[in-house]
Amino acid sequence: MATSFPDLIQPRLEAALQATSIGSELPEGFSPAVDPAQNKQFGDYQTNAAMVLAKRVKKNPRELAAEIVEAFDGEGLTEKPEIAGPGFINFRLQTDVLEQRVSDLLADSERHGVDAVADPQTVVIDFSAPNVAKPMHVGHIRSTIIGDSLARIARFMGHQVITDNHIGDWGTQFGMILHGWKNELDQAALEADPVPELLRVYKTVNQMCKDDPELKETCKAELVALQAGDEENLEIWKKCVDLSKQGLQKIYDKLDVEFDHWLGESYYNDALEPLVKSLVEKGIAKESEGAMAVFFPDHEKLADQPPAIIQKSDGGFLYATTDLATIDHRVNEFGANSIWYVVGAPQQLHFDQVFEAARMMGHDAALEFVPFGSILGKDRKMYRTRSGDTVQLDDVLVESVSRAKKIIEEKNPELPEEEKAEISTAIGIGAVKYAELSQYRMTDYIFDWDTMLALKGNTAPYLINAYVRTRAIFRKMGSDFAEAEQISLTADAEKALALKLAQYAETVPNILSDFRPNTLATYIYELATDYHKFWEACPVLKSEGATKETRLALCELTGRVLQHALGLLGIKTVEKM
RNA sequence: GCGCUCGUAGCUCAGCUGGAUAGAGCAACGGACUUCUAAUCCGUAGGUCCCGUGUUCGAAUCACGGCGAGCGUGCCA
Repeated sequence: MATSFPDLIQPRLEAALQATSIGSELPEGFSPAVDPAQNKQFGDYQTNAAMVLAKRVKKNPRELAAEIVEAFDGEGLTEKPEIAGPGFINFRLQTDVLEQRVSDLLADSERHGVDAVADPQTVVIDFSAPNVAKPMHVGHIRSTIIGDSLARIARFMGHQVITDNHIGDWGTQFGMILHGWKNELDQAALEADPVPELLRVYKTVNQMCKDDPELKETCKAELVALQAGDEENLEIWKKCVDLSKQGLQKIYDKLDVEFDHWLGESYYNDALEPLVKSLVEKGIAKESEGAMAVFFPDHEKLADQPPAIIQKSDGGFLYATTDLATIDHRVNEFGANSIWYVVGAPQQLHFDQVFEAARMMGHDAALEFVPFGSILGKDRKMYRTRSGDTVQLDDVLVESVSRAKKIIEEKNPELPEEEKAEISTAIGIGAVKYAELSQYRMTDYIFDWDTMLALKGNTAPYLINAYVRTRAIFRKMGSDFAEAEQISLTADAEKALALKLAQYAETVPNILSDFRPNTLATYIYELATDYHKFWEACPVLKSEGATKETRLALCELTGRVLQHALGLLGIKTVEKM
């Protein structure tokens, strides 16, 4: 397994540091950072170690850099390093090292140079989590797509990943749904397409409740009956949940998203009362204004915030209670070392409180809140339809695929219908996902069809097109890539592409450090760009000998990495477009 | 009031642990197709990184204080 270039340079740099005049006074545990050069003119990699150290030992950074360069052994790895600017040390890889790396990558069609983590964790990822009896709207896009991508990446990195769809299948909305089911339901519509009918019923009752306080009480009574175990209501509830799950599954199928578990809120019903009891016994929770609450007097931030309420004065439980019971289950039954919550940023306080309460209960699993910003319309307000409704996720997907189809009809009308359908699905769904994942998750996202489905720039169609072009070469050639006996990098575009391919190994392991799939998106875009440049500058099939073998190898590797990296984002590639 | 997040080109956004002249795309303008898919590439233009102070050899990045926007703030999730 090949090691990334920074990991190869770093130990040699450390050895060089030891050999300098300050070798004996290096700070404990100091490890010099080796980063890709920002600008090609500076070489391939750089370190600022001389400047960092010069500060601590009060030496001139450039003089120290000179010592380091003198002591640095680049044998079989880099050219002699150069000093630049205030004391940067720039490294340039030897061409034959890069050539060897291309060969190594050709042999590594599973991992593409990326090492798995040394300490695999059992990670539960909590994402999507829609409410039952309400279709998913655009607000669920981010959680679903980001969560799925993180799951794919974590699995590839060697973690034991468990995905859990914590659906909202138990809550106050069921009061209205029960009443609606009994009084407003259109049986024929339900049989034809259950989910929209459930939504219609819910909306109708919700609207009626707004100006009818009496009805509101009726609904509440239905809810209480349900919670008390009323048989009729339980049966209706169960039916609603089943129908909704079927509807949700259709969307997940379109998105190619899978869950290992669907443990919704109702799954934890029986655990809530004992949990509260135990928290009270341990002195973690106490009675306050008629409710049971957890206070955080010793916590710097939470001390000034309201407490977390885990049982209402009427005896009912809240989502903080359920979330704590869920942590118990995930730790005790799934053996989770780590739980990631991909949930909107407004819930920051809630998770701060739940995590702190879990810590007080004795849990030491790493609990990570992975927040994201809102989806806005062009007017910078919550994205809604013209009539003011929330936009349904399925409508977005349908629209995106149909727009992609239209473009294919224009560009490539001679393709068979079946292929057109497959391509427009891949591009349409891919465009929605990529628009989401290419942006830093905390940035409020402005939903715009034209940006999302644009053919140029940092978009899914551009990236998929780069992949298609790698395949076009082999299709034209009439056979798949066989093997390359001799790799010989000469053109600048070849070297730049080879280096970028090698840097996949540096990019992927970093994504999870701050849960930023967008750093992978940036990499894919740069790779596609480097490939397109190579494509313009370096004819493949017309070249000969080692040059042809090398270029075919670069096409093959680019295709593999593009496909794999897009796969980590949950985006499919196609062979033609 | 308190807390969280954000503020970078006309527009949409990158820029993670401080590093060299702040980068892309879109839109604008100018070029390149008897060619392996032009769904591409090359070039031009575009900036008080919200403001101020501080730490540092070095700040879009860190600290503090402002300004502006969004969200959350005891019994919805």
